[in-house]
Amino acid sequence: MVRPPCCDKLNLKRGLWTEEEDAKILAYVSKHGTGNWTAVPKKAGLKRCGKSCRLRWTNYLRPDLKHDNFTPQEEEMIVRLHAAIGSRWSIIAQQLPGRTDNDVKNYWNTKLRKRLSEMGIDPVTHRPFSQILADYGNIGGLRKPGTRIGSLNKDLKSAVMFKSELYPAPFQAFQNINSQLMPAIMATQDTLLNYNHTDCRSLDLLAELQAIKLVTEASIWTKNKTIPPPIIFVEDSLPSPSPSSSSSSSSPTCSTAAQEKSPLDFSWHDFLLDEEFLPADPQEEEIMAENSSKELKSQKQNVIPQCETNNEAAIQESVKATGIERAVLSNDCQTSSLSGISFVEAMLDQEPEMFLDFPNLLEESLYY
DNA sequence: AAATATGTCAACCGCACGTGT
DNA sequence: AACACGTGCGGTTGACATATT
Repeated sequence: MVRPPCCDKLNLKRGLWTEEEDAKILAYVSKHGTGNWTAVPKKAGLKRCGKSCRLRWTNYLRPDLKHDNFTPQEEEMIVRLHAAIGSRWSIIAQQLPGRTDNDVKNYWNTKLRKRLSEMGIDPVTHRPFSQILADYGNIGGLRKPGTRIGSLNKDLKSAVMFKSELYPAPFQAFQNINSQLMPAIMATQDTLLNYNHTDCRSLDLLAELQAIKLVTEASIWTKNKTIPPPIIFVEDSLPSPSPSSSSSSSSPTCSTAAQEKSPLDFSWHDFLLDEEFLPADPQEEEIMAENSSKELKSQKQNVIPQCETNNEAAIQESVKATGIERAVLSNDCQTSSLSGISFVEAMLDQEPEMFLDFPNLLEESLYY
């Protein structure tokens, strides 16, 4: 059943709101409160649809909204949560008092996304472009056109054009996504396996919860300068690489391989795979993927089995119950900066070398 | 100064979901 | 069970502002 756009009915007004219209909404809400928005236009004397009225109120007129710029703390929160749960703007906005999902979404799309790209971090996966390219290269073209690697190319171009020294002080907020936090985020993404934020929305909210927890813990490790425990998730189910192999792959072991070195002394070559790391054939790769999925599934069941019936509600409850919400919001999470050069900076330094060696990585046509 | 490109953000669209009948 | 309705969400659009050529 396809409903026509509500504003098409009765020639209702669309577009920008006037002060007069705003005043009518405000007067109505102050008198009757919110709710039953379909009745609001009639009662408030507006030629708008109820949906439009609700949107205007929630995104602009609500008295508790902030209209000033996002703070570095808010920026960091958005980036961290996006890394953990993707574009779940309403959930992210709930962690930022006075901000709407529309605010957060717009800010991400216009500012944060671009900044991450320029830092050499893929804003979708929150992993360094270099590593994604390394993974892609080793997969050997198994991915279909139109997958992430396609849009990644555009982000890559902006990243290559970027010069880190041009960045002013406000950018320092992102330094907090440093060489300790980054591996946790990477591992989180690996754990989620083939999770796709846009077309697998219903999949695996529990994994997201796990991801939030992981990101939170990562920042605490950073603050306390303690060594994070080994990341267990999926890697146990994967075939072990040969002992002689010290390089990385698309598995979580790949993510941790580079961490074992200081951010100062790794090479982007570390993010390319040895051939011996690859599955012998596509069949083997399928088996690996299947095993990984099973492992992840069983882990999810161990975490909160009762959540299968209502994942969305369950994740909200679990977040509250486990105190993750508080942990993410706490100041503890805002002190994750490390002294010295970050992983990302080090990666950026080596980016030109990578593209000199592989100029074809910049060719759009390669992926389409 | 004019034309064009780019950035920003309010608003819209379509879909999914919950609830009541 | 089927349907209508209200609401929430995320993606996208388009008007406007600003920067660049």
